[in-house]
Amino acid sequence: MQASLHFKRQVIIMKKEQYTQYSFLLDRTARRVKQYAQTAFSQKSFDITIDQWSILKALYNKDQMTHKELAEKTGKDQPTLTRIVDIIIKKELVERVGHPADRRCLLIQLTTNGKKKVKELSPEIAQIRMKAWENLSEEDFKNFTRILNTIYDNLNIHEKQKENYD
Amino acid sequence: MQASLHFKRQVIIMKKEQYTQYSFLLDRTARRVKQYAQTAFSQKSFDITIDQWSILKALYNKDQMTHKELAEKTGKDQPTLTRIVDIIIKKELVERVGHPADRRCLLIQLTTNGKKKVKELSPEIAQIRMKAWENLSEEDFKNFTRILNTIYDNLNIHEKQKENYD
DNA sequence: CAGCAATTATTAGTATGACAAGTAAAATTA
DNA sequence: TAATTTTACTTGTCATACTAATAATTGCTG
Repeated sequence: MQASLHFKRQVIIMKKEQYTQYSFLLDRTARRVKQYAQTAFSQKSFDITIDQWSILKALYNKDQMTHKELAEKTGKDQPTLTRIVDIIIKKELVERVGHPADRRCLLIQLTTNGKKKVKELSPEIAQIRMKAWENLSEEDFKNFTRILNTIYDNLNIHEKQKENYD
Repeated sequence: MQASLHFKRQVIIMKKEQYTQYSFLLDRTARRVKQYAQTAFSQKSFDITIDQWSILKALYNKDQMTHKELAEKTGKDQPTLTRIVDIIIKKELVERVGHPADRRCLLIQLTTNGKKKVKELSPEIAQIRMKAWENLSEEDFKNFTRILNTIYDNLNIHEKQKENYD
């Protein structure tokens, strides 16, 4: 009986340690995916980073967005977004425009140059991104998406907002 | 026939775009997991970051490791590791010792203080880490691990080394 | 409408991540 | 054994992530 309890506790501890392993795996894989794409970007002299690209791409489907909208869309926080936008403004790919109704807001939009870049690079980048997902089935993608979303929701900082919905 | 081909191409394009979505989800989730733990660390005044913790934890199971070993174990590159070690040395949690046989190497080991910290925080941190993995089944963990490893291997930069094994 | 609270964006500070270049020591080889 | 290559670590630079603090503006409320 004692031994059995002891064993059970051991299993629980091992289980807990395993969760740390999952976090490690997740982090490692995300970094590798990013790094792989970034290396390809550099080799092909796209002169742009993954994160800068995600901003351009988001703008391409929407014409104009405020910092806040862009941050939400691309999953970045506002300070990070401000800096990335600064960089791609220097590269003359986007421009800031005042918001007509709210002087606090700034609208970001692609320049002609920026639009051209998105159009040109889109297919190549889609190709690069695909590499990560070889040897996986439709079923895998479904599960993967569900699991990632579950994790995300488990840690949802704004959960209380959800509760207000009902 | 034309229409069918057109439709097929559309599907392929949508498929490619979806891969970018997976990358986004992966990145976003990994950041959230890290951020959640970091916030908990701060609230509990652990006075340490996730990445610093992973170094301490690795050392706890091994007594001494060189920078190189530590970097591999924790999945960090050497410059990053050097900097993290610098920080936790300042915090007096680890110390650098010369390698007896190879003067290029430096061995890192926990101080008494560091060992105490690991022992004290381990259970609390395991608890924090668990939160992310709620609402998931054993089957999910198995799939998740397999999928992450598949992705990692798909992008393995050192693949050629594998080929040398046979 | 005056004062206060909330919102939007920026700036500053710290930490991590990736890559390139540099230094010192060991291992290899001619 | 001298010269070359490899290995281990460090430093520098740029980009991103997150927090906190600040400035400007808007919206709300008494």
